[in-house]
Amino acid sequence: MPTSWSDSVNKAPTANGIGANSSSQTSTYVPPHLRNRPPSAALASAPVPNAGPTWGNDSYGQGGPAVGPRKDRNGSGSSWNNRNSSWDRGREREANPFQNDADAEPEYGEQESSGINFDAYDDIPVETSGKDVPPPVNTFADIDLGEALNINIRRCKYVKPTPVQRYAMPISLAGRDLMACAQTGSGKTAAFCFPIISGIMTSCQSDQRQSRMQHMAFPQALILSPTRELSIQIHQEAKKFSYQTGVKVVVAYGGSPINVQLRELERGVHILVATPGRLVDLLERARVSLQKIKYLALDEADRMLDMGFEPQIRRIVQQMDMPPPGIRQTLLFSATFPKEIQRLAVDFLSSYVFLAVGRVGSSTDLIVQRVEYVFETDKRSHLMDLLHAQRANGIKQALTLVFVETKKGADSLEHWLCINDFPATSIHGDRTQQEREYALRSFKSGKTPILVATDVAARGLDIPHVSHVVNFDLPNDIDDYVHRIGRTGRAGKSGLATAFFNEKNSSLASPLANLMQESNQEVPAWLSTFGGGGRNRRGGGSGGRFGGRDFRRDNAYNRGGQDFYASNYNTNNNRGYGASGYGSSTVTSAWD
DNA sequence: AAAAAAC
Repeated sequence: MPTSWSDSVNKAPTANGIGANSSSQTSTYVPPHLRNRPPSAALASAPVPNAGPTWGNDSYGQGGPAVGPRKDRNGSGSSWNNRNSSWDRGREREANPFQNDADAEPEYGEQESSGINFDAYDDIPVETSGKDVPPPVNTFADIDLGEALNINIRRCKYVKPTPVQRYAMPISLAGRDLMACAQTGSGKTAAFCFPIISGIMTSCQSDQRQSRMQHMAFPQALILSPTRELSIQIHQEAKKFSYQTGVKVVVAYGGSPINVQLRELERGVHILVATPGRLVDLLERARVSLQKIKYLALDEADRMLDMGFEPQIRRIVQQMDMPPPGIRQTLLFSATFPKEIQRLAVDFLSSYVFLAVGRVGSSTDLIVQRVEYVFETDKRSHLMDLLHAQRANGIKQALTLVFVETKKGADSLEHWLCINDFPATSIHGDRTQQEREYALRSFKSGKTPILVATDVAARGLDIPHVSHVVNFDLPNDIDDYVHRIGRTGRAGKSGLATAFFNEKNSSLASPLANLMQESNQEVPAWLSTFGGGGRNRRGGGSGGRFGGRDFRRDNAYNRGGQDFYASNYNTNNNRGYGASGYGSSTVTSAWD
């Protein structure tokens, strides 16, 4: 029985074959946060287990020239490389987003280079449903994204599309609406950014003139996310993808000076990344119009449509000047997608494709999950024990993310840790935006290797090297738990998630036990003595706890009403749906 | 009840 943090971590990973059994000539999965590193520096210093030709290999895909002569999609002789319009203005002073990547991340040593065996993806369970679903591609070269974008893909060291990209990109490029369940760590942002950028590049000449209305911006794509930091992260990614394509990406979020954002918007914007509140503000000031929107993407879509956000989203999407579904293209991405949220989402979609992409040995298999019974009053000393054990093991740069329920609780725990000689910082909604961003940087850099956070940090944030997530206070919703623990165990690395459980969490007992069981975790016997009373909104339904199932396939949905979905309905199950039954509650995963 | 999200 593992008694310490390091015991757990050491025995956990690789059992499922991920990262092991490399076949040397195949591609290696390159996790997002490693993709921009120079091929030589960090990697040459350490042995590379899956030493295939992929690291530092400039070609991508499964062969064929990376960037070939490209046919002009418009049929006209012109291309977006023509220098004749405002399209090109400002390209010279566009900062190189790839430049500082090497400095941005400190060295983390050998384990850095361990990759995930991409072969594991061959068995990935994928479900698509909807009418006439475009087939997946195998390489970036299989689709025509445009030369400038292809160059950036290479700069990002993306060798081969991840599963979600393989499926989502052709669907998006075909102009279809999409509801996709996918994991952030596997290239979700790119999956919706590439087709959007490509589409904007293709249409740019015809739609060139920025409006005559000087102070109104007319973005062609809108990407919404539930937190400021996630919007910032998406913006950073999107800027890399669109570098020197002429496609301008602007981010707008609250808590920082609006004038800066207004100025950016005035300089032209094709893709606007935003949080809902600030966007509403901009719309009310008539500084942004949505009438030119061709693409709408909701990241963490289930969060965006839950009770807290739904009114704002409806206002933005349905009550301003945005083109309706069928005219614009709508892309919804999330990991967890409860049926009731899927039902709401229908209002925003037109004849959409549903896509669920899992991967072999889902994230939760890489994460050792532990539940410990801890009285409310003992939580601090128990946390202290864990941290001391961690420190005793001398693990450098082991970042620990501690989730608490309330903002006040975050402040006081941070303070308590600091006075007890554990450098900690915190992030929550009562802190200033400056403080929030500083805290995140300080944590990422290892300067304060403990971050106490509310749910503001639960979703989407890609923080490399988080090796331990502590649910100091458990969330009420099992989905939130899944998102929280998904901050660790990323990129094929081991991770540990420790939960402090007591009577207050009774309602989570059974969904938590189920999730852990599905993830092949040891479930403590005492856990089943709780629960009973707790209702899990997904408990009775079919398909296990994972939201990755098209709710249109539920009989209940069609019962009574007209069976609008039955005809032309097609579902396409690719592998992994054997006797174990993907939809029959054996599925686990830390869909992110 | 809490958290997030505009000024």
